[in-house]
Amino acid sequence: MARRNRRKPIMQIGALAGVAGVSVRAVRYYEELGLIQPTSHSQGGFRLYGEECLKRLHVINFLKEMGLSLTEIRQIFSARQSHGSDKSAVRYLAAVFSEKLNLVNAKIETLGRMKAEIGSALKMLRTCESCDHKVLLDSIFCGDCALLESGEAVPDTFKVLLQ
Amino acid sequence: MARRNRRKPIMQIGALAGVAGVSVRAVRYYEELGLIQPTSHSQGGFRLYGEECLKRLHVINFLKEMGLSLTEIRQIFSARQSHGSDKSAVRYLAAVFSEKLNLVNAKIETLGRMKAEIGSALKMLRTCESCDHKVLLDSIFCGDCALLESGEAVPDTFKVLLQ
DNA sequence: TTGCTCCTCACGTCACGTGAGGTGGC
DNA sequence: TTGCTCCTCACGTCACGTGAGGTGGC
Repeated sequence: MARRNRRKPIMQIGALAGVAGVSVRAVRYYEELGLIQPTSHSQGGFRLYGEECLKRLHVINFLKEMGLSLTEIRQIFSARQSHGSDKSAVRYLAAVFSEKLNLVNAKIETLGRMKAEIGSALKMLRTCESCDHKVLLDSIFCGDCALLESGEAVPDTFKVLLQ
Repeated sequence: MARRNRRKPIMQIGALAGVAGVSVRAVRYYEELGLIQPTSHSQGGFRLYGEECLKRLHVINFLKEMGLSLTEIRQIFSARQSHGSDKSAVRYLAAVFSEKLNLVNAKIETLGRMKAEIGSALKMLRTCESCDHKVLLDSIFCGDCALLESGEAVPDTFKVLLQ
């Protein structure tokens, strides 16, 4: 019954959350879902965490960034128990990861297009900013403003803006 | 008081949503928030939409993809009325867009890193798949499996997986 | 004793999803 | 008359945020 807190650095929930870059509420929520468990508790009921918990949080953060839901993350963490053989667990993980890889690739592509469209919209807006035309917004983003280089079309997406 | 529905193609909410690629519920929700309004109503109370509404929905979709919340989108749509001068409205839009451009760039970067990490994790998993070692998952993703090319480190993020 | 952190409810938020029960319109 | 679409509540969901009211621990 002697104290045995001399093994590893022990943190309260605030410190853990701070280091991991998440909110205290998030940590408690992850606990509700069974994603993480305090290493121990203080006499007063405070949650106490060791290094492994910090690593767990990093993994959770990483998988979230990959686009996994907390439910999917829970499934990953229990992949071993829920699959008959280790081979089957590995296949499951490989399937999940390659699906997410496809999603990431798709996202990168759409963000690339997004970047170009925002860029051209910004160019138009900056031209408008230095333009004294009365038709400014009336002509929808200087669509027929003389100062706009000709040949530069108004993206269809923006024609509806500002009514 | 004569009927005047001979101007433009009129759609019911299901058709509109289908063409725009959103749910019927979403269209009604956008209406609640004041983002879109039916062109007219049928005698029985059905919402009827014209072409402008479809364009509106496309703009909403685009701005959402850019990372704008529905509240921010509403502010964009009312930028003109809420700003004293047109110049001020244009400056506001330029500010919003360039902020989102930064966010998009940041996202592209993190997704790039993500892609690399998932890729290397997948490579390891595929090696494990064709590996008969008993230590398979025990050694955490074949971390010390002889079949893994040496020099290929186990990403720290994955050391916690599968316990 | 003062301050700061922690605790447990429990309701709020965002962008819809999902029935329940009823009606329009071809 | 049958089927499909539409209507309005209204509660559910996901991943937490945000108090309320109370206690631990240096």
